Amino acid sequence: MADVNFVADASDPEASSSAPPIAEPLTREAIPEVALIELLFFAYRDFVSDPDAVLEDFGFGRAHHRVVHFVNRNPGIRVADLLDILKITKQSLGRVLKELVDTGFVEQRPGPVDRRQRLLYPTQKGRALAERLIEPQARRIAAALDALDPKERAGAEHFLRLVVDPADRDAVARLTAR
Amino acid sequence: MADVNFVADASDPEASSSAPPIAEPLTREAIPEVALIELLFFAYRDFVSDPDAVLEDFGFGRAHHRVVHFVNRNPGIRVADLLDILKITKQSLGRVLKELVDTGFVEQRPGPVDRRQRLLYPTQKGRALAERLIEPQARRIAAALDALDPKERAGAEHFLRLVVDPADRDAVARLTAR
DNA sequence: GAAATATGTCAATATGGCTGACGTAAATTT
DNA sequence: AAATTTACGTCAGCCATATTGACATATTTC
Repeated sequence: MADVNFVADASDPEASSSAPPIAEPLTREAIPEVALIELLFFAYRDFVSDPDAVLEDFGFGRAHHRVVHFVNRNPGIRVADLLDILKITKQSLGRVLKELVDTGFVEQRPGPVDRRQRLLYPTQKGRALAERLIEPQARRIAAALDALDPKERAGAEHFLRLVVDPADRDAVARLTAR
Repeated sequence: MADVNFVADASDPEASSSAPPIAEPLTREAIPEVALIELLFFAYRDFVSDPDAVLEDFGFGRAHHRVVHFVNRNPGIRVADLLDILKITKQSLGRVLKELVDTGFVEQRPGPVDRRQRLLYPTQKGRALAERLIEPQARRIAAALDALDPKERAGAEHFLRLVVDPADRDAVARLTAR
């Protein structure tokens, strides 16, 4: 006689009392892209954690990092353009930007031609912070590129550009060109 | 006579009253890796926004997405292993997981050999949700891969694997193998 | 039997997003 | 010149997701 008790069995969870859960994994047989989907998650997860130690020293978070980075990459950027890069609301940006201005990492200047604008510039302090934040990330990326041949490197860059929304690709190309 | 007023000048912000901000951008002359750093940001930004519409229909957030995804990819996963993938604390996972269990997307079963464990399985509902969430992402990745030749595709995958922390690469390789 | 392990839970807190409403100054349109 | 639009800021409240720290429980291991 078979075991009448409900003995749990990892290979056969349907044997238990209630409605059967699923034991078979979603695999790349069904979704061939799943490995790259997860690699993007894992790569990004580790990549963004690099600057955390530096940020903690300054009492800043990852939102501050993003603002400091793009202001340093685009001195004189308009608030609206920064919002478009980050894809957040002005209220969300507001707090973070105010802190960076108050602590002297970012400076605001009225636009010379359109004085409604408040153009954002890094201070010397802000530039130094941006350089400290990018350093571990650059090291990580450089180490990865070192292991690739030129064709593979081109593939990596090309792939990432194609993952970006088509509507934003030109803007991204311009931002990353300098 | 030169203009004695403080006329702002985008090309020369030092001309203004206070300490000079920096007008020169951080460029890839100084940091060659900066384009790839930003591409990782832009690609991830758009990539994770794909499932948002679906999530909203269910009243879930991105944290739920991550849990549903990895439980479907690894039915019977231990809580500790899921935490290791997500790199968050058990308290953070707790609420999200509880909601998914309460609403019938994930099921917990005691480990058959070690009954302290609560192994996580997707329900039929959970599997269906995972498939709906991955669909737009798979489409995006497939479209990108379509435009690459095999060597470039290998480069993209290889690059992402190398961006992962060395200590986690084996685990990531195992997770993405099936 | 004691210790270690796997997990859960309670509580407080921080961060970073959001919506909506309203205000102000400057530029543009009529 | 008045009206409208634009660029930006701010106030207020809310939500999602993360954190640390402490403690509880069941189970396994030594």
